[in-house]
Amino acid sequence: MAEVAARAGVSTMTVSRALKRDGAVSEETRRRILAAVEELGYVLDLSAGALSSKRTGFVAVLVPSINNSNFADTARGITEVIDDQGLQVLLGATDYDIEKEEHLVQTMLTRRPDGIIVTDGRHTPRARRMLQAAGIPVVEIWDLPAEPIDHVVGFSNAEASRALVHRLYQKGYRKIGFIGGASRRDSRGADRRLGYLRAIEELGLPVGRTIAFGDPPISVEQGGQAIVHLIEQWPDMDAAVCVSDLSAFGAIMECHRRGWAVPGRIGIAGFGDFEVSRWAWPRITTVAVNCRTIGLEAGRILLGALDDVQRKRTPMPATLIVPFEVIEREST
Amino acid sequence: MAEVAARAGVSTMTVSRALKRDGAVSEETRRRILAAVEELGYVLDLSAGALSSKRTGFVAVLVPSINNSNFADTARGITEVIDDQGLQVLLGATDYDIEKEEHLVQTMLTRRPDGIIVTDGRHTPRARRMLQAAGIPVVEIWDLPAEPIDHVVGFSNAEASRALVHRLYQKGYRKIGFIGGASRRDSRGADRRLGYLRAIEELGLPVGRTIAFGDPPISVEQGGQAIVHLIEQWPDMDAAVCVSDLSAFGAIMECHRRGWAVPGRIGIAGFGDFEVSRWAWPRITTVAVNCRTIGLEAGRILLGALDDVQRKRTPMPATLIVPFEVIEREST
DNA sequence: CTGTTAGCGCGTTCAT
DNA sequence: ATGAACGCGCTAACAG
Repeated sequence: MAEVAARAGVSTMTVSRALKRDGAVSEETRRRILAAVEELGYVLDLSAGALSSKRTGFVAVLVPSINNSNFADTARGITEVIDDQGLQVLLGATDYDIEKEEHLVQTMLTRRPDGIIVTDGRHTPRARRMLQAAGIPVVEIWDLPAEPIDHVVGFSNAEASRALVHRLYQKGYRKIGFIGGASRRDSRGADRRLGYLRAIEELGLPVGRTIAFGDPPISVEQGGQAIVHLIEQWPDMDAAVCVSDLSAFGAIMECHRRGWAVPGRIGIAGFGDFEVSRWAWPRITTVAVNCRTIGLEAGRILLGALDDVQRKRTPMPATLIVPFEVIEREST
Repeated sequence: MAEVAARAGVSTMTVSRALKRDGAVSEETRRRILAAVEELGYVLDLSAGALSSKRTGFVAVLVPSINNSNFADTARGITEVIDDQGLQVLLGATDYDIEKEEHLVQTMLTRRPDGIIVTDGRHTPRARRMLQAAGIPVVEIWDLPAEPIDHVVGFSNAEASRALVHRLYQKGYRKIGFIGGASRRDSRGADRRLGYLRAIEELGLPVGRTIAFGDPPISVEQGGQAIVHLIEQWPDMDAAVCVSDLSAFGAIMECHRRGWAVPGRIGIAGFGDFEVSRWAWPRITTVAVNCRTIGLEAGRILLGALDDVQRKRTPMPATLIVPFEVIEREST
C-alpha cells in the first residue's frame, strides 16, 4: 500500500480510503490511486485491515451438511445478502453432530467472525457458552429453539409434519406410517416425527407404525428399504410419511420396482420440496419451506444486528417464523 | 493472550507456543496455560497470528455451484484433507460464470489464502494473471486444461463422454441424441458434447441430433422438455445421452409420464453418477467419476506444495488424472 | 479532502 | 524451555 501511495503521490491513508466504499476521496485522487493499483497489481490485504479495524468481515455459517440441497439453498441465500455488504461467508458442516458443531464453533471463533449463523437450536453446553461469550450476533435457523441464544429464523418442523398428516387424513388415508432416522442426532427429523405422532394421536389413527433407520441423513436407499419393511409388517398400510423427500423418492422408486402402484397401492409423502419431488413420477406430495428465504432473512437480521453494533445500539433479539406449505402432488 | 500469560505466570510467547501443535513447552507450563485459557474463556485470534506469521491458514476453493452434489462432494473431500492440517476452506460459487470467477478470485486473494483451488481450466485473462501473480499454489480441478496454471487434478470429460457413446453403440444403439446446455459457459458440459460428437463421427452414426437448452446447469425440468423435443423431432431415436444425471433423470420421469418405456422405447444415459441415478427406476446408466477423490487429491497436492513453500523448495507442478468409469444400469 | 500518529494481537527472531 | 523486542499491513482517531 505504501508503494501505491508513493506512486500516486498520496499517503497510505488516502489509498486505504480510496479502496473502501465510503471513502471520502476526490475523484482525481481516486483515479490516480486506482491507476497505481492497476499498474502495480496491488491487492488489498483484508487480514491486516481486520486487525486494525476490529471487523473481519467474516460471517460464520454452520449447517448440518452442504450436500443437501435444502441447506445449500439456505447457504446461498445467506451468501447473497452478505456478499452485497462485502462480507465473506465461512462455511462449516457439522454432519448432524453437536460435538462436531462445538468444535467448529471454536474453530470459527478463532477467525473472529463479525456474526455467526447456526442451524438448529440444539448445542452442547460448551458451544452455547462460547456462542454467548463471543460478543457477536448469533442467528439460529431452521428451528424454533425453546431458549434462543439471540436471533432466530425458522419454523416448527413438528407443526409442519402434523399439518401434512392432517391433510393426508382429509384425503381419506387412515393407516399412516412414518419413515425416519433412528438416532436423535437430527433434531429437525425428530421434530417431524413428533408432529406425526401428535397428529396420529389427535386423529385416533393406529399408532406404532414407525420405521427408524440408521444415522441421519437418511437417504434415498434407506427410504427404499424402509417402505418394504413398512408394507411387509403392516400390509394394510395406505400411506407413508417420510422424514425427507429423499427417502420418499427412494420409497417410490422401490415401489415401482416391486410393482406397487403409488398412490394406488400406497400414498407416499416427503418433506422439504427438493427438486426431485417436482419432477419425479409421480410428483411427490411434500412440505415446502422456502430454504433460500430462511437464508436471506437470517442474513438480513444479521446485517441489521451488525449495523446496530456499529452504531453502538443494543440489538433486539428477533424471532422470525417463516411459513411452510403442504403441497399436494400426484404421490398421494 | 497477555492476560492468559499473566495468569499462568509466563510470557505471551510461551502461551503462543503452548497453543500451537509444535510448541516446545514443558508439560507443566502447558498445563498451567491451558487452565488459564479455560478459566478466562480465551480464544486465540488467528487473524492477528496470520499477520505476523504471513500464513493465513486459508485455502480458497472456487466451484461452479455448491448446490450440485458432484461439486459438494469435491468440496467435502478438500475440506477433509485441509482440516487435518488446521487450514480453513474459503468456499465460493462462480455460477458457471468466468466473469464472476474473476471477481471471486480477486475477493479471495484479498484474504491472502495460502493456496487456491479452482474448478475448470477456463478463466478470464485477468483472472489468470491474478492467479499467477498471487505467488501461491494453484490447483485446477475437474478438467484437463490445455495450459495449466500450476497443478491439475481432473479428467477428460470429452473422453469420458466418448467412451459412453461407444458403450451404447456396442449395446446396439444406432440413433443416439445428445441433451445439454446451450451456452458455452459450462466448459465441462461443452467437453462432453465434444466427446459425443467425436464418437458419433467415428462410428458413422447420424449426426445433428443435439438439443441445446438454456443456461447451465441444465437441470431436471429441462431434461424432461428436451427428451420430448428429441423424440418428436427424430421419432426413430433409440438412445439419448444427457450432459448430466439430473437431466437424464428428468428425461426418464417425463418418459414414464408419457408412457414411453425406458429403455424399451428409448435408452437414456447420464453423467456424474449422482445418487438419484443409483435409485431411480430404472437405475440410470452413467459415467462415474470419484468426485470426493478429486477433492482429496487436490487437497493433498496443495498441502504438498504448501510444505514445499515452507521448506523453501520450488514445488513441481503436478497433473493428476483421475479415472472415470462407464456404469451400465437399467436405463440402457 | 488529506495527512500524522499510534496501535490492533499476534509470531518471528534472536538471545538466554 | 523461555523471554524481549520488533514488526506484520492496515485503519481509527484526530488534526488540519
